[in-house]
Amino acid sequence: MSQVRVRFAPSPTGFFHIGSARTALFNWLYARHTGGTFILRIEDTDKERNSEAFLQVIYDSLNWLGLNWDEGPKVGGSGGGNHGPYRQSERGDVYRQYVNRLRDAGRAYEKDGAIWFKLLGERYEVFDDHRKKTVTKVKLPPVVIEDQIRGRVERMEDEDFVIVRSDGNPVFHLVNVVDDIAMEVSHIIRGEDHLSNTSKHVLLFEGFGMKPPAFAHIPLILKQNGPGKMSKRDQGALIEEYQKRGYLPEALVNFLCLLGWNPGDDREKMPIAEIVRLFDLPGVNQSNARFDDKKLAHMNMAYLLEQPADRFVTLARDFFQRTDTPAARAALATDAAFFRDVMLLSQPKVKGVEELPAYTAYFFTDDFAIDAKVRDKVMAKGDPKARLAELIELLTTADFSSDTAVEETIKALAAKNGLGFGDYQAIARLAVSGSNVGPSITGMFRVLGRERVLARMRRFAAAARDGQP
RNA sequence: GCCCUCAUCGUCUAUCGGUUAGGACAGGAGAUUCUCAAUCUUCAAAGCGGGGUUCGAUUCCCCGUGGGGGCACCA
Repeated sequence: MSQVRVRFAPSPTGFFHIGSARTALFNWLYARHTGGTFILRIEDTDKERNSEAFLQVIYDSLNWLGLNWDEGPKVGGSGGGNHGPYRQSERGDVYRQYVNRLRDAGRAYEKDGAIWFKLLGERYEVFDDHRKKTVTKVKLPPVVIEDQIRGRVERMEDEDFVIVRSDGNPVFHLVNVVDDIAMEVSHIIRGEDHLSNTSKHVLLFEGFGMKPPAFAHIPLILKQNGPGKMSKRDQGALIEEYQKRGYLPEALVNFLCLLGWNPGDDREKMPIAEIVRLFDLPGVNQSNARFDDKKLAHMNMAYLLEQPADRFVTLARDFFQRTDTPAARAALATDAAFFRDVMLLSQPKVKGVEELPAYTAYFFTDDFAIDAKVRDKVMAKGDPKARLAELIELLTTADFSSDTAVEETIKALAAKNGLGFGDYQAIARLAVSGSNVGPSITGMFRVLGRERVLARMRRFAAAARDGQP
């Protein structure tokens, strides 16, 4: 069996979005599954719409997702190979050579300053109502595409088409096919939106005297709300957005794998190595999938929960550093060990690292807001002022070294007064954090330490005595 | 308008002619916990319509309908 060679061929004309990422991912998975080669080719022939900044976005996104390429532009550990150059803007000579081959074979001609690919068959003129002009059609049998995912597809191709524009630039169809031939691509895995181009490509392959590679057209990702496929402008479409929001790339990758593919059983959250082992083209779905940010968020949380402490803290710190808010700055200004303790205390409680700055804000400043609704509710129940006074007295001498020590202390106090832990919890939390949500109160005390806890409680008690805290 | 393509809970999907149509996300209820989450239990939720083929169709075929994509000297 010949070597599998697949390629991902983005054009740096916009941002790198979910759909592109999944196409890249499926190519990468197939290469890794078969032990083949994953090629990154940059389709930057359209000079108007390309930029170096966009190119960098592609590299960054692929790297972040962990989709390393074996051949292509050299970036970090990826790239290299002897089928280059891998940027189409540097392959002008190759295209000219191939166009000449077509001319020599009588399959290309010039008209209106452009070069056209010539279809072989009987010609006739017909008025095209849709385009409102007379066009020359060519009679030839339908082009047959044997697609690895969709089976046999037939498409009619009945007009010559431009392969080099009058300004001298080769068009997409030509460069795509030429590069796939020159780079010895064995399988073309791309979005279904290209299916209608494929007949042109098959004809071109044959025009060059080549057998077309295998095709696999994967279903599209539809936007979450409203009609149509997901595009750059849609909410949640951009990979860099997830990167910025502190999503775990392995969670996004896992989620993306499940959009159009599944292992054949009920498993969803799986290590990438297992997905690589099981992935195959015939297992890919044929129908389009709608993007679901809730499921992505859930997947991210599941991965986040199981992160080792060091990685979680690093992830959190990176996110805080990118977040330019007073709360984030205050957090970073504190002692690294304290920051770490706060983050680890919060790890099991948040759905994403993006929640962390707001969720942990009161740890890093004494100047936190008291939630009025929570305050009214807590102050209305039982005798919170008395409970608070008891706590202040007790905690002055209590052991703060561990969660269990704090817990035992408060439980003992509650038992002594014939009350429950809960009778102290709400008021303590309110006084120390201003809220009714947060990590365990015992962990919160341990991390904040006696001085801070007592200071906040005394301040709250004083305010409550004078009126409203 | 023409061409191609797809069709199971709201969403992602399993089923490859015989199942109480399964799982996950989201939603409801309950349990647990010091709050909030998480977790566990549980409920509700689907074969687009019409014809065939077959002893039997979600599954195979045809026709509708609906969704999606494409019809450039864009990629």
